[in-house]
Amino acid sequence: MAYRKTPAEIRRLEAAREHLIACATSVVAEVGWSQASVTAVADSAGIAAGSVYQHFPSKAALAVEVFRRAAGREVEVLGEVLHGPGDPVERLVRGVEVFARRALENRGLAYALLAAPAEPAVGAERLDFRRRYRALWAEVVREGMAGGQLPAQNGEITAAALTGAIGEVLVDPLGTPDEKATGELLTELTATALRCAGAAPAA
Amino acid sequence: MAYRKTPAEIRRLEAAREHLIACATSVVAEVGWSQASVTAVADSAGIAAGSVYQHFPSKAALAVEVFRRAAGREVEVLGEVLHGPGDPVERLVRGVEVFARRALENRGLAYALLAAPAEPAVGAERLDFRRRYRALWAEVVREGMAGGQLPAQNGEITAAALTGAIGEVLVDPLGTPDEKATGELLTELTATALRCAGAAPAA
DNA sequence: GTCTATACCTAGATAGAC
DNA sequence: GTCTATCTAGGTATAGAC
Repeated sequence: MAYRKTPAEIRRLEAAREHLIACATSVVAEVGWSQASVTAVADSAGIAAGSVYQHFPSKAALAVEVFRRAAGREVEVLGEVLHGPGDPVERLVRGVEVFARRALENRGLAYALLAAPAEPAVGAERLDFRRRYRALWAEVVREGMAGGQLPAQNGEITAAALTGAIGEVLVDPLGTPDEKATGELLTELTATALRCAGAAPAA
Repeated sequence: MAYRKTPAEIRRLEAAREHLIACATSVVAEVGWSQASVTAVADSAGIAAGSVYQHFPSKAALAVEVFRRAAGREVEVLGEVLHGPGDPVERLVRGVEVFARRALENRGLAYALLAAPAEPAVGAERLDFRRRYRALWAEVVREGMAGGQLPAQNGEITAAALTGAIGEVLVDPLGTPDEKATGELLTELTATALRCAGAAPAA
């Protein structure tokens, strides 16, 4: 037994950990937090249940890591769009499209992030996640107000409405998400978002 | 042992059952579904855990009954307001106020109905509940479009945005809900709802 | 280091005493 | 009919073999 781990060992361990997180994410997206037992996750990763504890001190720690990774990606992507080029209203529209499209493409994960029953530790992360999301929307709304593209309003509530509307569409799995319906949905959703923020409908 | 239960016996049993439901509702509103164990509910009702099973075949059955009662009341109240007198836009505003005010007055229960982690049986009820809520909003929006007070739009999505916005405000318990803040919140919320439905801001 | 087997805990449900 | 005590299942976490 060497005093230090060799670089190869470290890489291998890190890879195993990443693999475990990826598999756990898939399981959560498919069956939800409540059904994602340590056994189910370990099976999915091809390891024994006990081996999970080589990488995480508890199930809750693994769940939180899974949530943070997935939520962080979403916030990052939305942030890039909303901080990108274009006037605030254009960015708002693109943001709604990106948010909704990503969610529709991976409904299971979106549901897990936004709404699925979860243990308290994950619930706390979710509150933070929703707060960050709302902060991003609110920021764009404020810019729009400052630039005169949007009327005076409470950006936080507009942000909540945007998050809520998209989430609500996802929670109820109505019918098959075919291409045409998705397109119409996005059109209507962006129109609603624009009205919600008080932008001219034909923007 | 009589062949039939006496009327007095029936009344007493019914009363005990109602009391149990009422206590369970309080417990759920206070600590959420996940913490509302059979023991906790029974304690709250002043009976033994085992006695719960004299009234309900399972914990899930009790939980579903609690949910249905509370959700039914909310849908009924909102329905009365939205089907009441006045033009569609006026009713929409009153509906938002009623929905939000009731939710803010009993945040625990509102959270339990809208978002709190719950077992699958309750989750299924919740989907139905949200669907009924959305149907009510959508109906008013359709009336507004038919009467020319509202522009053409997808009423379902507007309905989702309304439900989502109010729910979002509740999920995040920001600060103390004092009277002044509540008033401002309601003003902003109705303004957002009107914009969302495309009504003239000063309605 | 990873697996197997198991200990342990929580919470729902039941049976028999009173 | 209600309570006390108990049974059982499911799932987290650990200990020791390989």
